[in-house]
Amino acid sequence: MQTLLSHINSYHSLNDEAQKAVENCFEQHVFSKNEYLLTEGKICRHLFFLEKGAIRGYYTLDGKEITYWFGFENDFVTSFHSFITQQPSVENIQFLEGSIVWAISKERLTRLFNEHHEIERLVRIAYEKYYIRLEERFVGAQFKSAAERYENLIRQSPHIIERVSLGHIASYLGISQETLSRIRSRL
Amino acid sequence: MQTLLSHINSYHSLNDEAQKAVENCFEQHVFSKNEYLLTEGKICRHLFFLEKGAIRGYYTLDGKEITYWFGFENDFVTSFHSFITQQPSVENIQFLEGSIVWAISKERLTRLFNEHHEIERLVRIAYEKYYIRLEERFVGAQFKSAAERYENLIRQSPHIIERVSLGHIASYLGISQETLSRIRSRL
DNA sequence: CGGGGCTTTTGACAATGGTCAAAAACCGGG
DNA sequence: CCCGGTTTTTGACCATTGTCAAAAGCCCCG
Repeated sequence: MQTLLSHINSYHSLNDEAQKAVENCFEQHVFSKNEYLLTEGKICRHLFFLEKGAIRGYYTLDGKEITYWFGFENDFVTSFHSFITQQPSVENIQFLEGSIVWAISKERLTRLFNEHHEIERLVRIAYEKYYIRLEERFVGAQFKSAAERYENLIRQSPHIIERVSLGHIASYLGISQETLSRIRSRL
Repeated sequence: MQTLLSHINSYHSLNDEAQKAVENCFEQHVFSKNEYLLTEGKICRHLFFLEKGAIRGYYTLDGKEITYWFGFENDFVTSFHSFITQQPSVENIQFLEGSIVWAISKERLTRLFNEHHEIERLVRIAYEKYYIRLEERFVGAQFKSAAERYENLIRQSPHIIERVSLGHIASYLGISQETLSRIRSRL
């Protein structure tokens, strides 16, 4: 829990009362490798904070798994689309390692927003950061070559490369595993 | 101004007091075709609401202009990255048609957030919608073919195709103008 | 109605990346 | 230390898209 609170405070520091409220709303869960946090078709009713471990979001296209995000220590994770709209998810969320997460339900989060303006502010600021990150990734996907995307990943997120298999990284970058292997051999 | 208020209320309806505050904070500006709202290197200090007209954001890469978003009636526009971080912008924002916009400075917006929890909520909800949209666009960019992206655009945003030149649409979709022309001739 | 400039199309060719299949390397458990 | 499964690499070939250059089309203005 301390990890969650200190991460939150790094975004926007909360007063004691709000911190207490946060503590009361998140529940800890432990998962082992390959377990699922969410599967396709289910509605995602929680927001999660990953205290320890690694996780990926993927969906299935033409029988292949397309991993399109990873989460690690100190990341908030959820199926954004499903959590926000409360529609069935198109994605699966699966642990890549044994992990510890803290969960809060959508109802409780909404209540927190009503009771603590500060917490809604925190989330608004978090959205800004996440939006900018996604924008950068979008520009990369649309306008950069496969090799450039891989080099960017090495530069910006070396931890991903160390902890995740090549096949997952390839689909994360939007390229085939074979092409990624060739790119690596050329470096 | 009525357009702005009713658009805002469609996200999350505001009480009278908050509406008054909004009215006092936005200023109207009129621009003609090809004028710039922001140029590369400048810090974007305002958020804009486009009441009427059309606008694009683009940046320059290898001497070519890459249009990566369009705005039309009822869109909020800004250089997100620059506005949020208050760093110099890498993008240019240019009007495609004569337009009417309403502007609010970052300082005033921050003040509104402090004084009206409701307005920060509205923005938080707006971010959610914008995030989901960007996510869809990202998935399209990374995992769909050029032809599929164009067909999606026709289906989801026919107004773009009607109001914007082929060259701009091509770079928006991340493909060359020639390829887009060929895709069209095959339909 | 006839340029002149901009936008769109067409053609030829090259480069990038995907697919399928097989070989090689790696890795954990017995 | 060896086996069996998984992950990664390599090879041959193909499809999609990009690039460069030129032609055609379109539209506004005088």
